[in-house]
Amino acid sequence: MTTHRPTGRDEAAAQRPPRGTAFLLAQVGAHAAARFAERISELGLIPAEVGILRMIAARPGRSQRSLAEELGVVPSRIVALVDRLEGKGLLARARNPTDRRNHALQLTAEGGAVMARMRGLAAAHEDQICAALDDAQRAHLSSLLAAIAAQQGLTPGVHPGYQQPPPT
Amino acid sequence: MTTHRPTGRDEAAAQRPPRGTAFLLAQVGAHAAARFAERISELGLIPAEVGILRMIAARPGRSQRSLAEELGVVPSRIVALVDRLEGKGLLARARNPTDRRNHALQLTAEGGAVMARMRGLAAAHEDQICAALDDAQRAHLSSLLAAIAAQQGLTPGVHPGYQQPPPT
DNA sequence: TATTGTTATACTCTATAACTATA
DNA sequence: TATAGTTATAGAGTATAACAATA
Repeated sequence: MTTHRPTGRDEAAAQRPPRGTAFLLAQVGAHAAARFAERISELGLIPAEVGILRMIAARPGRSQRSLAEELGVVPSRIVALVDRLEGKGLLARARNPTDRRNHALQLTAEGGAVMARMRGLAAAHEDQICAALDDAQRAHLSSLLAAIAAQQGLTPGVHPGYQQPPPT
Repeated sequence: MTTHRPTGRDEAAAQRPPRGTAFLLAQVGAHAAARFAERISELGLIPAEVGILRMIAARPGRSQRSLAEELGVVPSRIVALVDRLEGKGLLARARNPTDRRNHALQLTAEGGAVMARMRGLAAAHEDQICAALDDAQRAHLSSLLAAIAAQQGLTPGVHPGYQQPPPT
């Protein structure tokens, strides 16, 4: 615990954390993202690729356009990511017989295997990042973060890479 | 709160948050960073520039090399950032009389004024990001994050942009 | 020789916009 | 005419490495 501090006169100032909570969030979040990127590099993947694979695993057969919309990015960006993943043999663009304009994206067997390995890495990552906290603290942290995420309108499971800021 | 959920038989599975804590950290952290970037764009600044200005304000006269080391980036990257800030009139490269190889970086008056405005924006940002939490919850979140940051060896006040991962 | 800063260069990521094919 | 996907292109950001000035 780091909450006990001398509660003297300058209490208001002492209570104020040296850097704001929002800064800490950004700092620790970026660190977590960087460590995760490091871990999955052993699979030859970058975080965006893992995100795509995860979304397809969750809903097989979805189109590239639907990925672009959910991620809030432009369709041409999906093309590059899907190209690479297809090149690695992790997913396949299947033709949709009823509407041949779009691609029904599917994980290959190898893609499924990679996802299984990825889940192991993610669990280890979680443990490494939260090493300072016991189980109750982790649960508490999760609920606080979930409350912020919900209030801020974040889509569960979607990392806001550095999306285009809404035009001013 | 989002912690109450049907506690039935698959309890172990149900207790496990839908996405891990580390993912939530990265997600909320990236969101906070993006909202901050949006806010300071009204000052014509990007987050990296604010970071440089803040470090110089905290210790005037420091060299570009010391910034590069503390941030964990390559010196040539500092050149570009300092170039832009100097071009905007927010900081000055003063010659160090005792060792003319390095620059003693100083904020200009205008740079100081911009930093004052920035602090106002940061406070508003903090409030907006933490809107879902009351004061006690914010303090608790801060202490949990600070514990993680300390255990992970993060330098206080230094955002790990996306630094070069340590060579494997 | 070592150090500080700079420049030149190449590479990656990403958005924009024009294009193809289907509907 | 509208939609899914693709390609071509350009811009920003960043690391590498060679270089100049100073110690």
